[in-house]
Amino acid sequence: MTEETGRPERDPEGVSRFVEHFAAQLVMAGMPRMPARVFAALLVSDTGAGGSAELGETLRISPAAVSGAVRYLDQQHLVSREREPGSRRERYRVHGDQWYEALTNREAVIRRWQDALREGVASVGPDSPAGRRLGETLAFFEFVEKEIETIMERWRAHRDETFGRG
Amino acid sequence: MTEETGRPERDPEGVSRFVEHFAAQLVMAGMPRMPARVFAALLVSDTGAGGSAELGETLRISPAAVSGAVRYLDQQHLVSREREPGSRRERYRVHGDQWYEALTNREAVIRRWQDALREGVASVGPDSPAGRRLGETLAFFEFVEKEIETIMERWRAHRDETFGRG
DNA sequence: CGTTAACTTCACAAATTCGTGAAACCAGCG
DNA sequence: CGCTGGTTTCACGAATTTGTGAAGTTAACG
Repeated sequence: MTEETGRPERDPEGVSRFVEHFAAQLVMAGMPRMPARVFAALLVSDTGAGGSAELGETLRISPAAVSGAVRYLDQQHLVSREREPGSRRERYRVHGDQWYEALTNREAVIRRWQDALREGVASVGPDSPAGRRLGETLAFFEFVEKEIETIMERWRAHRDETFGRG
Repeated sequence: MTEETGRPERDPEGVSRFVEHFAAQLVMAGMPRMPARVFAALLVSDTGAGGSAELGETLRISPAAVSGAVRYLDQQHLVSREREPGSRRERYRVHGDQWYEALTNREAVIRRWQDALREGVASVGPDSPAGRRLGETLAFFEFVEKEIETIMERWRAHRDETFGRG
């Protein structure tokens, strides 16, 4: 029997399975493979952060792959880079409990959908059948944009209640 | 000057621009190129439907490409196929004003995220820092899953008010 | 029952994407 | 001021994806 620590131990095999399964979800959501795996690996790390070497080893990928993945994640605002002063090691950190907010906060993305739809309405005419269909879709996006803000506020309240002073 | 019809005319060039721009958004959201273009083309058509030949011509793609695209869209429940009795022409139709509901109603998808996260919590232990982070993320997805239902109800009410008896 | 029109399937060629190894780069440290 | 460990950039080879042409399938018509 393994040593009892008073706290359940990490199950390396299970962790690895999680990384791959969670990464698969991210890939299905449109994220490239390597960034997805790196992000998942950071998520399960106790510190929520890790260096290039560490990530490369656990995922069995080259430093170059880690570098590329981190660049992507950085651009998506899903991780931040930290320079530990005194060491040339760099640390990549998941944005704590806010990364999923970033996922939903795709304000610029929604804006582009709306722009495209407005363009469509203009080019078919707002009173044509197609124009009405596009107009309604546009209204949907505008509605959702507002509602998402509301949801996030409600979530923060719910989170504070559940975790903040749990 | 072109003939006045009493209703603004379709601007073919503008329509084409819309198709490409809207398709680009879909591609960024993870949809393959051809399905995205076919879907956009159906969206701007006045009837909301079209045959393989018609789509192939306006998009300048082969019948095979249309076929593949439609198969994809059908699997995603974004279009339905209709057999016009009496003609061997098949019609593909966008699910009217409900396609974007399908986009957000990814119940099965959310479920898979949750499953992956539960697996992660189990393998690192719920009381570890990583376990707490994953647990909170899981709570977020559970929260969102419920909220989405609420949003869609509110949307339908809002839509009926705005369009239903506008 | 053969012909024909529309759609689908299949195999291949083209184009992208992906990850690696190797070289370049950068910042501490001696 | 040169060394050293760590990260990034670059170019290439591999693997996956994508769209096409051509053959195959199905169903309406004469």
